[in-house]
Amino acid sequence: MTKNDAPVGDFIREIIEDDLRTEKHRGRVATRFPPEPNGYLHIGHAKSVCLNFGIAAQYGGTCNLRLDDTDPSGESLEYVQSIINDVHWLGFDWGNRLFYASDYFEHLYQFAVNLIKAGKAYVCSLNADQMREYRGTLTEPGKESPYRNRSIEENLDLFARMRAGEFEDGAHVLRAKIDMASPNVVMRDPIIYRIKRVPHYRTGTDWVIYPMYDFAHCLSDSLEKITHSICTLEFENNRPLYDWIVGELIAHDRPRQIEFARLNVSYTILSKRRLIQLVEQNYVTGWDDPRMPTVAGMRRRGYPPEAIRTFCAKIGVAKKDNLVDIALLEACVRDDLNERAPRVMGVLRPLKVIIDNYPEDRVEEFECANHPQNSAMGTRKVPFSRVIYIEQDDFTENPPRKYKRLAPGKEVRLRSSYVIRYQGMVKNEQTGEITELHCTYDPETRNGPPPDGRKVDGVIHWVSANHAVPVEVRLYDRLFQVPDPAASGDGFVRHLNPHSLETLPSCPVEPSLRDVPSGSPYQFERLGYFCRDSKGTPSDPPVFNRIVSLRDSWAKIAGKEGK
RNA sequence: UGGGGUGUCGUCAAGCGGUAAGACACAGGCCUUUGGAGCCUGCAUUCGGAGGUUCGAAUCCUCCCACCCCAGCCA
Repeated sequence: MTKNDAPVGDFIREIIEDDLRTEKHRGRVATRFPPEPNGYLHIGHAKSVCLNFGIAAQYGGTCNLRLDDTDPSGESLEYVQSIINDVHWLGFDWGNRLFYASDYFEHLYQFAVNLIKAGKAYVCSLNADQMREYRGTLTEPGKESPYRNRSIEENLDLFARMRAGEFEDGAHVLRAKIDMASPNVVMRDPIIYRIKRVPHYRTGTDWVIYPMYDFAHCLSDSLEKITHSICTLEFENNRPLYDWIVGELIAHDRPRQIEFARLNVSYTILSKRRLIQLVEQNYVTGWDDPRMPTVAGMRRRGYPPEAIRTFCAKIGVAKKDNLVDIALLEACVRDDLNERAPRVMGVLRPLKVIIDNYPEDRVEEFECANHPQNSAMGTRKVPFSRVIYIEQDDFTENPPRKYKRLAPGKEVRLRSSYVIRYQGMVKNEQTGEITELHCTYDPETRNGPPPDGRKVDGVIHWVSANHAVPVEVRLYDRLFQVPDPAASGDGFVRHLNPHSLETLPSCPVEPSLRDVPSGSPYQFERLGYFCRDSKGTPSDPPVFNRIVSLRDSWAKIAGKEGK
């Protein structure tokens, strides 16, 4: 952990500290991160990962990684592997404590048998529709199932035959015998086992009955001797059931469930179901599309795990519904990258500049600092010659007020190089487009300010045309155009930002970028942070993803001036 | 019109009866060979509302209001 993700106090840590003080779990702290392997992890999961693993680390406890795989439909090994990979990448380790709820199937079955023997569970043969009717409504109590008072022997027999595969899906379920009149619908004889003839990615066809979440989760926690079972708010209604099951079946070391508010982030969506939709309907290129809020997407985009951890620490943990500004995530990423990313130069939208008074065959190499505030990051050589590219944005015929870049009659500093002065431009007669600029350089400005004391305000980046490496650049923007796309329910796709990806097929960048590894971040000066994409084929020109832009205060000024 | 939760700055979020932290965002300024970074300053007389208790309330009590979750053989 770094200084930035030092956990701050929150209500969960308060509870834990209380429990530690009162020796409630004999000084133990054991948490778990329990994803279901039916999708990729996203930034919301990252919050939970940081919480659970962070707490374990902070209090000298343990945190298990447990795959909550009790519903084989939709679960797969691919998801398991992505989860393992993502949690590791985020910076956490579970030692030898990788568990699967499916490993407990036999044990859970025995628990269910015990519940039946205690007269606390029964096999119910109502069909799904009937079940719904008998359940009552939010304001009306339910009715007891006609099968509620089957004998223990009959229940035992039926349950064994359910396991043995004698019945079709839906023919019977096992229910806890609690209270059909409970004001909490969860407690109205909840189903704890159902028949599901779907092969499981781990247990194959060994089982045709699978435990429900409410039954499996609390008992898995108990088997793992979890002390604090941290989950999200929507399970608050399930806590009485959690406590009931544990109360019936577990004598010692009962875990305690604590709920916190799940994370929401503006301009994106964090529902697994909807993320799946984006992937399956090809709104994005996959789970690891750099625009996705998935851990895999953020990794490919170039977000450092440290930045994600810092973000998770900064948003805090509470019980209030929230919509965290994505600008905070971006700020964390910039903050981290500002310190670690070496500076380089690349031009996104090139404008050719010919330096008329610079000898045609001459090439100079400038020793450029890799980081202006950190000399330990060293220097690199950047070639300079008579023809260079600058950013189209860095020249204008009619400069607005406060414009500090190149314009007719003006001069500007080429970063780490000379001051150049505008001399003329060449336009395409047909389109009016400026095709090249002619400038002169001031040889006296190589290592410092002009000796005559004149001020040169603007500094722009550039790349020597002859030495440039052409790369593809992908500029990413927010996935959605509205702050809270989830508020539109299933219509959220209509808010997708059509400009969330802009591809620039051939951008000149400095030669030091020719063979950089994928994933390591660079700051393209004055533009943003970029990293080479991990998916390109070696024969193609390299692809660079924009991780996040630099703060652009000129855009703000220009915006205001324009109004 | 049942039950369970939550309401403090634009957004997160501290605060736990002694007189509203911090972060992001925003607005000014300084500095700068990145209009980056850094630095400085400003930004809730008020805590969903109304009453009450108290010398003193965001914190305690009462009532009210708003929002979220629950009627999958999903998790």
